[in-house]
Amino acid sequence: MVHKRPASYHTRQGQCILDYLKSLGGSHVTVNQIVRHFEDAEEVIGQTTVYRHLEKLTAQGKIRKYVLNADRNACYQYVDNAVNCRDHFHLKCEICGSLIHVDCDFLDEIEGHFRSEHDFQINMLKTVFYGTCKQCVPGS
Amino acid sequence: MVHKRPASYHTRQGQCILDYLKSLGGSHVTVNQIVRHFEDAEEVIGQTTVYRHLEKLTAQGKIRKYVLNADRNACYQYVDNAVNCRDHFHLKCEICGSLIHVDCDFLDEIEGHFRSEHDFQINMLKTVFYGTCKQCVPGS
DNA sequence: TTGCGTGCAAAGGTTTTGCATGGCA
DNA sequence: TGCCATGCAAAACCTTTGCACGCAA
Repeated sequence: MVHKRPASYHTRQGQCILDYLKSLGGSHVTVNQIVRHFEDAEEVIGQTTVYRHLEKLTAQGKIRKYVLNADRNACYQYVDNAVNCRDHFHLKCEICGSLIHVDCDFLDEIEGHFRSEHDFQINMLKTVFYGTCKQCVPGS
Repeated sequence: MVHKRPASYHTRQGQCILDYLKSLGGSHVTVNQIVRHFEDAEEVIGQTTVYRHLEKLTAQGKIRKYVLNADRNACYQYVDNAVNCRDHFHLKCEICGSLIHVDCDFLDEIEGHFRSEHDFQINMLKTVFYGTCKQCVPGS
């Protein structure tokens, strides 16, 4: 018989990283901040390991990766899986950094437009609309 | 009397870089592509010079700088002031990595929708639609 | 002549890779 | 026991900085 081999192992480091990202409740962190957090907590996790977990978690859709405007380094943010992110928009405020989930039928229009007019199949899981949210609009 | 000193000099390199960006008609290039272009054309322009001109042109608003998600390097694009008011979409293919630049009136609909329905001011310069382009759609 | 522009080399900072060892199942 | 995961060090990358020389005005 074929021996079933696991896709991945459960490790202390992987759990720590995911727990930490969850504990931040949606705010974003850089790789540097993550590494320093574990240094302060005296949990030894190499930065290579952090990078590799972040890449995996991003591919799984459990976290999101952002490259904010002027900075050259990436930011990562936990995404609550309780909500199905395929069915709605993500609006990211460039000022306060909050990620807004929006359920709206307009999604279908956008997907349809790009498919029929531009032969492009949008991946809404990955796509993020950047802009300014209500709270951060100047003069309001 | 105060001697008038020029804000900047006109140089061969600066002209070459601006001409090249203009010649691309709005599509995006990385610093690397610019440097290689001049290597191929046997115009010697150091990469430091390229960086410095791009910085200056960006500050002047003659070109735009983008830092796309997932990529670590910046892209630059010439902005024609005659057609400047017209923003555009970015479609990034997740498979082949190509960045497609689309001018389309549908932009106004999207901007209007988010503004009126969700109180969110979209920044189309930063927003990138991820997905699969025509060439990369499986089974076509 | 003045002082900005240029380009080489080196530094600075982030992310990836090679490889031997560690640890999960 | 079989592999994946880990982490150190080094490499790979992109961008910035220092400095002496070049060149526009």
